Amino acid sequence: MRRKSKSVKASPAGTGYVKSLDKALALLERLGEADNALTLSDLAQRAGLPLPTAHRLLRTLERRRFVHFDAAQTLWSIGVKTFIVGNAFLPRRNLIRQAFPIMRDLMERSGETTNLAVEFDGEAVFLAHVECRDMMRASSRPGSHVALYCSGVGKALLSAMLDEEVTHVLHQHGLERITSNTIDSPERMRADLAESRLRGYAVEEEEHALGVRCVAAPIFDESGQVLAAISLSGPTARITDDRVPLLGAWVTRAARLITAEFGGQVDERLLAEP
Amino acid sequence: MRRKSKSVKASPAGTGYVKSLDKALALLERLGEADNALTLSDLAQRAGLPLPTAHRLLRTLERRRFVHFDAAQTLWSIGVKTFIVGNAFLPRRNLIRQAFPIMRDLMERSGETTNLAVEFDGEAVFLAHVECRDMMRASSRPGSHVALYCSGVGKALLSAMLDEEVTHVLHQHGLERITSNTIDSPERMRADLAESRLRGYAVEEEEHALGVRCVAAPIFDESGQVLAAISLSGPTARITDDRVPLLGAWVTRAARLITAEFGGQVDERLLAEP
DNA sequence: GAAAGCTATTCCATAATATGGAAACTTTTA
DNA sequence: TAAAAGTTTCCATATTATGGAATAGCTTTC
Repeated sequence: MRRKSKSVKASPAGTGYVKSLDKALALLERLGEADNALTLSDLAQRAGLPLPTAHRLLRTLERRRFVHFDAAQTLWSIGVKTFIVGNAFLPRRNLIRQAFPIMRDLMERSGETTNLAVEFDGEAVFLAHVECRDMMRASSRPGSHVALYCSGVGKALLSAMLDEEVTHVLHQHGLERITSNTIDSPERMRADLAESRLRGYAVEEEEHALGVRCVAAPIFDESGQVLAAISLSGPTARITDDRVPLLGAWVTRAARLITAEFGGQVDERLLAEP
Repeated sequence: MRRKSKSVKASPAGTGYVKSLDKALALLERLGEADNALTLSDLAQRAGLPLPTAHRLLRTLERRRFVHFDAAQTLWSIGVKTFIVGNAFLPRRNLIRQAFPIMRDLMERSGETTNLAVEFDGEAVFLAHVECRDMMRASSRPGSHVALYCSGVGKALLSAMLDEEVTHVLHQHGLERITSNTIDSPERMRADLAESRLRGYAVEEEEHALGVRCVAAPIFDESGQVLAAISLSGPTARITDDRVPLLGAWVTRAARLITAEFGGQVDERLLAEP
């Protein structure tokens, strides 16, 4: 082509993939990220494509209704077909299967046991775990359940619920004191959840069993609803104060990866406040 | 190209659209229609493409996660990215946010599954649902589609269209008989729609699947155009004759609430006749 | 265990097709 | 009404998609 005729390195070979399709996919991605319909020039700019190229690709996408063109306002947006085809992903997704490799990574990296749990009927139910190799470990059998207010996964789930839902759950089951560290007042619980929300992860400080500490983060579905939570838990002897921020960052990252893998996104309402 | 060198008509001009992209979109469509993952050869066959071509396009789609390749079984399926981008379908986003709480209320009150659908290309496309807690329930996956003439949401949408539009749609797709209850004559359909218009809601009596009954009402935009429809559907065992008027009233009320929430109003032409 | 029968990949010469600068057109703004 | 901004069409050019044939990988059959 004209603009880069002197390409010295001969390029890393354009073999094996279709450039024009790739450009079209970039357009779809940009269109999906935008929160309203876009003009041609705006969209072409975002995708880094020349106008005529973007236009031609969009027309091709429009023929099959993968994008929608509002002729009155000359605005482009995602079409029904993309919605229809995309939803064929639903029946094939499986939380445990998607989460597993990421949980294993997390365990290898941290050396602590990883747990996956969902909320059910006001409690946290464990779905799966990847156990650490250390002899001393905190183990939660899949299928077992804990109260939300005194467990890491539980507090991560609560931290991702709307206030009304939290109130409902806290009323449903009271805040019974289990260890000397259990949070047993609604006010302190709300403060703790607000803090978790800011940090991105929840910390449980021997609130369920003495000697066991836990960091946990929520996983979301496509509508921004909380779907599950993962945690790292282990003896206080190993999960020391100074390790908590790092473990917290790792568990948060893993939760984000699972969310992405699952096709989820975070509810904006939970991110709002500073 | 080699295979059809004698093309007499010089072809209807390949101008203005991108062939390779169009082939890739065909692959996505076929993949979306399939109800399980497909092998390369199967998929290429369905899309009418040579193997190497299909393979190259799929690899390009996979790079950006629009399709997923299961290396262990060499099977292709829709990827997360298509799901994520598809969920940015605008009508869905705005409508759903407004409709969701009302749909949840409606489900709680009635104990039956609530569906939200829009008309597209002569069919009803489901955007969202709130499933009831009962084990026995009629479920329509978001993104799936049904004919208008034999579904509750479809008949609600039709009942809110102008006569010419109804005629157009009924011609586009015929009135194929699906169950013994399917309405298969235009006259009976028109009578049924007139009745629905008077009542304010449509009733579907096992016209799509035996054992499933449904009541549905239309939602309007600010210009009085029908925008969507919501329905309550469930087994005939629960949705009995005597419950229909009450459920109908509820679904109509919910549709009005969503219409109001959305800033819409009813087209007067639909209210005119007594 | 070799052979047959698959399907999935890679290769590559070929020309069909995507490309984008420039020009024409349309709508909005000053 | 002129100018500006954005959209759409045109078209010569060579980049890039193409698919037949060959190869590799894998499973079944005798």
